[in-house]
Amino acid sequence: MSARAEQKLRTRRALMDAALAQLSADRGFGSLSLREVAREAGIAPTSFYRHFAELDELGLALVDEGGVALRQLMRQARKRIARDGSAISTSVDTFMEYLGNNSNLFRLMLRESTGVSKSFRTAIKAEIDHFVTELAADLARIAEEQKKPLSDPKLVAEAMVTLVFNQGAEALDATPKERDELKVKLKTELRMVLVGSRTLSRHSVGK
Amino acid sequence: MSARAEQKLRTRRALMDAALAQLSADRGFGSLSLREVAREAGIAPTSFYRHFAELDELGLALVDEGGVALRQLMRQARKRIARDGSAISTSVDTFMEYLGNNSNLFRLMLRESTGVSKSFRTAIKAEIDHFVTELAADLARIAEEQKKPLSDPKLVAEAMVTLVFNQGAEALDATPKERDELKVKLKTELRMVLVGSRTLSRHSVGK
DNA sequence: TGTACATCAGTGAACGCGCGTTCACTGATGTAC
DNA sequence: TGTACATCAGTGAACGCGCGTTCACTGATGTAC
Repeated sequence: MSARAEQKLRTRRALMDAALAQLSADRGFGSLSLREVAREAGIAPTSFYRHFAELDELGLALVDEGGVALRQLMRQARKRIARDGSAISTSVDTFMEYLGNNSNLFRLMLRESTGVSKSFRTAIKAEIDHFVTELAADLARIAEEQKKPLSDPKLVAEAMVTLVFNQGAEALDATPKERDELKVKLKTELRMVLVGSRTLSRHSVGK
Repeated sequence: MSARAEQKLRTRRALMDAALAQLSADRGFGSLSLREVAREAGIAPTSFYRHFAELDELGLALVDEGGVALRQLMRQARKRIARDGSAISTSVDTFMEYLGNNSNLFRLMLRESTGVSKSFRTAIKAEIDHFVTELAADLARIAEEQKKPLSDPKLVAEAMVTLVFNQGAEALDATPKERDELKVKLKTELRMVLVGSRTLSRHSVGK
């Protein structure tokens, strides 16, 4: 790659990092301005247009990165489960670890998934859907292996992801102590869903 | 009350209605401007200050109304459950009905509960907490009556409310057909949580 | 009931501000020969 | 390798815009006597 192209990528990265850096508990993506982001990235406002047609385009690039992080998280969780067992506990621990290491990226994903911009919602929903589908497959596989059938694994996965993401949103701004409590609560909630699904499955089989 | 005070209340209402009217799938509270709201309400921008010190104060007044709606919803659901039985199904139906009749109020509550403004988050969390506490008490009471003990009713209530509010957010912009599907899914999810909690309770008793 | 004064919701002009976007440009990097 | 030309990331001046907020005001409503 030419030196010019490399430099361009570096500036692009600086813009995305600048946007991420400004996201926080009190700043949503919607309150960012192109001028602010450019300023933080150290370029003139007009140069922004060399990289993105508008601010939202940069946001969608960040959502893509969030999707990558989610897939990486899932791979990591699977590896650890294979080693340690205890699927629920290990998954929650892995999730929380990722959350801590990519706070602002996850914050963007969590917030904009119910946010104001249609294109953001759509893009994030697609990432989460993919995540849910993978999780449902894992759940079905594990159920098979353990001969503990589940009723409607896709629905179970959806409920679990809803609970995980919501507690995730809480955890983002929690103290470490609160975060540990959230983890315990979340694990119990997930166990309820899982166990409940097994019980429902038994009932419908028994009919 | 004096005619002047009545008129003032009417203008205040017009401002709140104007703000609600501008909330939609594509407009969050954060994107409203004082001038727009005043324009929609038919008063001069400067008159806004006769009613609220800033736009957020109006928003918090709307959140209060949302809290009132939540409490009313709960009363209504209880009445219907006493008549029809089927707690989960009746509650979900009642919730969805309320959602339809107060779309923009619920939209505000759902969105700002994970939104950008600390004071909004705090105020909405307080309303939801109250709701969770009431629900937990109902769950505990019903469990008692039916001799089907629950493990950790507060946690069950929290999980349920998380699921209900998240599907609620989806339902807001769904077609009637999608909405019916969401209701079915939601009812199943809630049943999983409930049944799971009972099963966990049996296990810990059995130890 | 009438009068004199106080209250106060609503007003219109004016302000300074940061915003997104356009434009013609510069000069370093890349390319063709 | 050197030369002439093309590309293009980054620039700075300039624009018009809607915003929140201030201020001194108006005139209808309320109150005290």
